[in-house]
Amino acid sequence: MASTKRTAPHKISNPILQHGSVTSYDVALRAGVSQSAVSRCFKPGASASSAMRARVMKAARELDYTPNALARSLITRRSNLVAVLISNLTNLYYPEVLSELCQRLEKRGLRVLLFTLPHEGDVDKMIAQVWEYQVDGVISAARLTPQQVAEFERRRIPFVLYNRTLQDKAVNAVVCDQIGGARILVTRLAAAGHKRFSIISGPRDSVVGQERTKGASERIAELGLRKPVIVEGNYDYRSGAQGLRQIIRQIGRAPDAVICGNDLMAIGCVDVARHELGLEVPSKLSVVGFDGVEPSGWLSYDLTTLRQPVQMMAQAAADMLTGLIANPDAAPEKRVFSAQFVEGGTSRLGP
Amino acid sequence: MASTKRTAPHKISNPILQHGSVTSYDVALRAGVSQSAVSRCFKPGASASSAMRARVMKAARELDYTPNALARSLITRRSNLVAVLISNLTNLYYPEVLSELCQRLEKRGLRVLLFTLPHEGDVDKMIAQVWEYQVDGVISAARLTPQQVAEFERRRIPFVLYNRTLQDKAVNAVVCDQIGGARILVTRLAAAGHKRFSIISGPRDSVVGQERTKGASERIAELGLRKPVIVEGNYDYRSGAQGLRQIIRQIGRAPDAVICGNDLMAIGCVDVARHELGLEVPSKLSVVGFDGVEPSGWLSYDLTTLRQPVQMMAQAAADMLTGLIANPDAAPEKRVFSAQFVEGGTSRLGP
DNA sequence: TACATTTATGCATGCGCAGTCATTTCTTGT
DNA sequence: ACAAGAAATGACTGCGCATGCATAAATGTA
Repeated sequence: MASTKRTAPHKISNPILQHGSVTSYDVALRAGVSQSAVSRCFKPGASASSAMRARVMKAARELDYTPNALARSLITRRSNLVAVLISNLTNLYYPEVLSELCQRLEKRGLRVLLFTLPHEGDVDKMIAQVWEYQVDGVISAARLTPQQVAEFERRRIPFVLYNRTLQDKAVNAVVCDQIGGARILVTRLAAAGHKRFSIISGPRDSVVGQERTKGASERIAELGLRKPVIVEGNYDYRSGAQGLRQIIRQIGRAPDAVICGNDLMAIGCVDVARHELGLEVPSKLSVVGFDGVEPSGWLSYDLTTLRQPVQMMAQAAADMLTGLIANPDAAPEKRVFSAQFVEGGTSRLGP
Repeated sequence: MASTKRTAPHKISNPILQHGSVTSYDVALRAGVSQSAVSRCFKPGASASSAMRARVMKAARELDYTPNALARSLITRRSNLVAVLISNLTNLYYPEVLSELCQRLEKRGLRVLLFTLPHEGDVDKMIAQVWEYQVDGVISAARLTPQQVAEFERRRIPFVLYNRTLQDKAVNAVVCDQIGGARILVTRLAAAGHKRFSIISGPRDSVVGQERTKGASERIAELGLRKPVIVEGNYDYRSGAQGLRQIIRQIGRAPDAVICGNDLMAIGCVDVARHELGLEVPSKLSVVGFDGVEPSGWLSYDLTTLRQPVQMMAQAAADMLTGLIANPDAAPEKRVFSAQFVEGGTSRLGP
C-alpha cells in the first residue's frame, strides 16, 4: 500500500483532520518525497530544489499540514516560548507593558506564555511550570524573591527583570530611574513653594515603591524641609483615597503636596480630596504620581506625573532577552531609562 | 560505565545543569530504577510502591529534574496549552478579562499562550501559530472573521468565543446580553424624562457594539422618541470625546442623553462635556456607558453603566473550554449573562 | 570527455517521555 | 503452606520532527 518502506508503520492519513494529526510523513507521502525533504522545505535557507519545494508546499496545503512546534522544539532545544511573569494585571500599568512586550516578542518569532502570579498562593509551584515548558527565556515584571531569581540563574535560563533589580547581584534588567524621578518631582514642587510634603508609598515589598519614597524623602531632607508623613498604600485607587484620609487624620490638616507611589493612588487621592474632603486640587493641595498611565491624562485629572517610557522599555527588554538567548554568557546588563516629567494640572508648579 | 543497557547511549548526566537537560533517564539511573518507573512516579494515580516513589523523588530533587512538558505533550497529545486571543490590551476592559481567564485556566492546569492581535498586520499568520503549538483549546476575545472561526472547527480544536457570536453558525460562546442591557438603559433614561438621545457607537466591525447600538435604537423607536444621532467611535477615550463634539456640531445643541458604546468613550464624553464644553453632567447632559470597568467607579465619574459580570463570564468560558476539551463532540452552547445596571451619577434617573 | 565540486535528496537516528505488554514481586485466602 | 490474584516494575516502542551522513544528481572546470 504505502510505497516507501518506513520504519514506523504510519497510518494512512485521512484528509479529514482528526486531532490535527497531519504529519510531515503524510505530506512526504503525498508529494512523493522523503520526510526529511518536507522538513527542509519548511526550514528557510535549507537546501532544496524549487521544484521539490513547490510539490511539497502543494501537498502541505492540500493536507492542511501544520508543523508541530512541540516536536520541533524537542529536537532543536528551542521552544520559541518566553514566559512573562506579571503580578496583577489589574494594576493598569501592567497591561500596557504586557501588550508592548507581546508585540515586540512576536516580531522576533517568540510566543508569550503568560504567568499571572497570585498574591497569595504558591508562586514556586507556578514557576516550576515555567521550567516544564522549556521556555527560551523569562521576562519578569513580578515581585520575586532572590531565591526565585537565583533559580533562573542556576537553570541557566536567560531572564530579564522589568522594573526590578537585585541589590546584591548583577542581573539583566530594564528599569526606570525612580530615585532621580522622585527627586525631580520634589525639586519642582519645592521650587513652586511647597513646604509640607506627605507620601503615599507603594507596598513595603515593592522595590520600585521604596526607591520612589527614598528619592523623594532624600530630596526633601536635602532641601531642609520638614520630614514627610508617609503612609503605606498598595498601588490601587482605594489605597490612594484611604491614604489621603489617613494623612489628614494624622497631621490634622492637609499637607502642601502629596507624592503618591503611582498614578492610580494619585487618582484616588485627587478624587477623595475634591469630592469627599472638598479640598481643591491643585490650589489647596498638589498631588503627583508615577507611571503616566492612560487615565492620568484624562481631562478630569491631568495628573502631574513621571511617565515611564513603556514602549522603549519593553523594546529594550525584548531586545535584551533575544540577545541573551543568542548569547547566554553575555555579562549582565542593566538599562536605566529616565522618566519624563509631565506637568499636569494637579500641582502648582512654577513658571 | 552505565550499568543498565539502554538503546540510547545517553550521556552520563552532570549535576551542574546545562540546557536544563536532566532527563528521566538520569533520574532513573540515579535512583536505580527504570525510566518508566520515573515517569510513573510523576503521574499521580499510577501504580508505584511508596518505597520506589520516595527513592525516585529523592533522586529527582538531587538532580533538579523537571519533566519536559513538550515531550510529554508529544505522547499524550495534550499540551495543556490554551491560546487566548485578544485584540488590544489597551482597551482597559480586556486586561480584566485576561487576568480572570488566566487565573481560572491555571486552576485547571492549563497554561495561557497569549496572542495579541494587531489591528493591522496578518492575523492569519498569527493564528497559524496557534495550530503549531498544538493548543488544547482557544478562547477568543478578538474580532475574527467567520473564515477564521471556521478554521477552528475544521481543525476540531475546542474554542470558546468571549463576547462574540456568529450570526449564521452555532458556536460555543460566553456573551453578555447587550441588547437587553441597552434597552434597560434607554428605558430608565426615558422614564426620567430624557427625550433626545444620541449614541456614540463602537466601531462598525464590533458585533457587541452593533448590538448595543441596535438595542438602544430599537427601544428609542418603541418609545416613540426621535431617532438618535449616531456617531461612530472606536472604543477609546479620545473617540468618546470627539464623539460628543461631533454630535453637538451636528445637531447644534446638546442632546438629553448620550449612550456610549463603552465606558472609556463615556468617560471621554463626560470629560469633554465638563471640562471643554462647560456642559454640566448630569444636570444638562446624561452620559451612560457599558462594561463597568474600574475607572467607571472612580469618584470623578461615578458612571451610570451596565456592568458585565466579568468574573462569572471568565469562569464560564474556562468551564466551557475544559468541558469541550474533555468532550469535544458536545453540542455548541451559548451562555448569556445579563449586565448589571449601575446607577451612577452621570445621569438623571427617576426615583 | 573525464574529473572535481557543488547541490539535492534519502536514510537512519534520537530528542524526552508515556504507555503497552510481559515479567516479576508482593498480597491474600484457604 | 501453596495457588490464584493483585500490584509493581522494566523492556520497548513511537509521538513528529530535524539533522548528520551517505549517496545521487547537477554543475563547473580542465
